[in-house]
Amino acid sequence: MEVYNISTIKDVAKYTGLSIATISKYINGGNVLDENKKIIQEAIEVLDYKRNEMARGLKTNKTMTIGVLLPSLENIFFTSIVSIIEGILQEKGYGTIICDFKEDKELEHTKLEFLINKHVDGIIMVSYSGEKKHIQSLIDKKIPVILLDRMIKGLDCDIVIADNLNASYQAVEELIMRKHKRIGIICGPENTYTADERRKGYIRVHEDYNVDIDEELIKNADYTVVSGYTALIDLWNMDKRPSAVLVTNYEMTIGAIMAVNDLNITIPNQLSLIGFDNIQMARIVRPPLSIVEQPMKEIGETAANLMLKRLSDDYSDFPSTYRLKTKVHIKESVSTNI
Amino acid sequence: MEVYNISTIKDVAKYTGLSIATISKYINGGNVLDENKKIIQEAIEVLDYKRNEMARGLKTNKTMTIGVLLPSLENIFFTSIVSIIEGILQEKGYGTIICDFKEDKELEHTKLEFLINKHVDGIIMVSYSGEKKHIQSLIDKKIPVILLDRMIKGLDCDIVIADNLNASYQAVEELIMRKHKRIGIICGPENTYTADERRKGYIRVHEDYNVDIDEELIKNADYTVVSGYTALIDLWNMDKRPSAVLVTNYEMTIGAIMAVNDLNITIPNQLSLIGFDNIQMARIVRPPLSIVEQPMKEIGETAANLMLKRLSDDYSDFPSTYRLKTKVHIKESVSTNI
DNA sequence: TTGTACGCGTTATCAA
DNA sequence: TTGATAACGCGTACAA
Repeated sequence: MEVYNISTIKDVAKYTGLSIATISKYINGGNVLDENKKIIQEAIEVLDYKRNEMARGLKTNKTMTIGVLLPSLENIFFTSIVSIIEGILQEKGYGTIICDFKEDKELEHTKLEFLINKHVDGIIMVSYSGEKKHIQSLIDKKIPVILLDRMIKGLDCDIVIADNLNASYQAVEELIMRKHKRIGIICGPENTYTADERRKGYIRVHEDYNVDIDEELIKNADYTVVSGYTALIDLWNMDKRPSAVLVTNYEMTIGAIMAVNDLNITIPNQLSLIGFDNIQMARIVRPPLSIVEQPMKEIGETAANLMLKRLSDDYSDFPSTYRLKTKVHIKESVSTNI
Repeated sequence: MEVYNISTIKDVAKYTGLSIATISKYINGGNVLDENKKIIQEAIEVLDYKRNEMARGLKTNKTMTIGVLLPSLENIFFTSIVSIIEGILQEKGYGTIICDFKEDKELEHTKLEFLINKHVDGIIMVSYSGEKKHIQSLIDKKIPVILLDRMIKGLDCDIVIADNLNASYQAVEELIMRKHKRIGIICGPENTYTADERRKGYIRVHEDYNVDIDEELIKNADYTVVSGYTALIDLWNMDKRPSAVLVTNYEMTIGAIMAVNDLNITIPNQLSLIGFDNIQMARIVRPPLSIVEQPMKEIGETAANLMLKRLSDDYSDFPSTYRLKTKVHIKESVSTNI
């Protein structure tokens, strides 16, 4: 097996008879004689010269890589967002180191540390731990950090999130407009940003429409499939069961559907159901499931562009909060209450 | 906003009164006096010293990053694998730069180039283009490449794949054992490795059990939702329709289920159905869907460990092919043919 | 055991 | 416009 060498500026200099400095200038778009430009270009192609990002980084103190830290790579919500982010950053020459912390707050810290050690130029992350300390120290070091999906209170940091409050507000509003009076909601854990917001939306829309709230109809689950399953069963077993239920994340929606199947509940006659997040899923269950869709594309684009702005040292609007609108798709799983 | 400096070995040297070389030795596990070890450790903690991977890479010619190139980040099959890979490599100090080429063969090349420019130490990739040239040049440069999911003919390269042939063999075998004689299969595009293998399995099991093959029952779709949808409708509209159908990837399975819903086909009474890949999906459709599960965890582990082996310059078994076993989960969507 | 000194490939300064 | 040269932070002979 033949082993080829990787060529450097030095090699290009030798090939062309010019100095290293001139080659560097050419590469970085400086003034070089046209005839020299030509021969340098030729040399670069012949020698297959590739700039050594490490050496460059050593000088410029930039790695041209952005760290992305996610709770899970097996969650389509996050991977869709990261796919968008990666595409935009890559166009600008940035690589993305993607880590997941497997929804483990300890690991979140470890991986953040890992990214810092890699000297990434910026970090886009979803934090579960909500720890301010490390993130603040990054901001202090002028390393841009953009938070996704979850707010951290008391931290001045750029953030891009979905409008969680109005997401549940609008979903429940659709139900209220269809004459539902007893509407169940399966929420995430208390003191979790997204869950708290979605709970608030539920409460606010009830107030705005003057519909009484039965606290029993608000189930605090924990964003897992199993918890969604048991929560729906609990709601169904109430003396005065709800006529409609909103499930507020993807995993719990799966669980809720499984419960509906096991209990042989007829949707939407016996129960109207609205799920969360995964449009594709909505298409295969029967009847088609109504869904609250989060604007993953916009979240990704906004985060990536904001990162690029910070990287170009534009902090004019720091810290920014982008709260992007969700969309409710009402399908046959929702009926008008009689 | 206070801006902190990042400290270097030099700073540690100053703090301790020792030389840079000694500090470096300590960091890399050389012989240092116990009392010096102590003070160096103290300095490292106080100054929050982090090794500069760029400077290190410049010397060692290693970036400690592995490139992962995937067709799509929105495909749970790939992201599950990459999640495993990332976890294992990260434990060994390697970062992973993850790129997706959005199932576009042009982009595949661009992104591969991008990773090479980043001087990654190795590349794990799923190739759609099947282009040998670039991959071969990497291997020639002693940059380890591990192929996932799809074989490239005529290329000596490490590869980790699922046993696609026996995946469909076993799924169809389950159907044959349940007395099905007319079994439809919805395949991926011709000249695509995974699709060709799955088609072969279908044919071989028919031969082994002496069941005649009706070529009309073999539908070549293109791995998309829509193609799965129309393929199932085509099968259903045949004069002699099949009593069972195997769908050979996730997207087409979604499409097939949508078609089943639209056509009001009763599963499994009117048609037995086996899908592919996504276990979670199988749990929410009714009746529960039988599924061929690919060993994503094993694929990821195998690929990551093989990469680590190559990185440690162990080429003893090069090139290796790992063909990992799939598993068929038979659920209520399959009945015995009468 | 510790320190001196050089080089890795690049960028940037300044003089020619 | 070009070139010589000094950094950047680290690893490593080789010398002490």
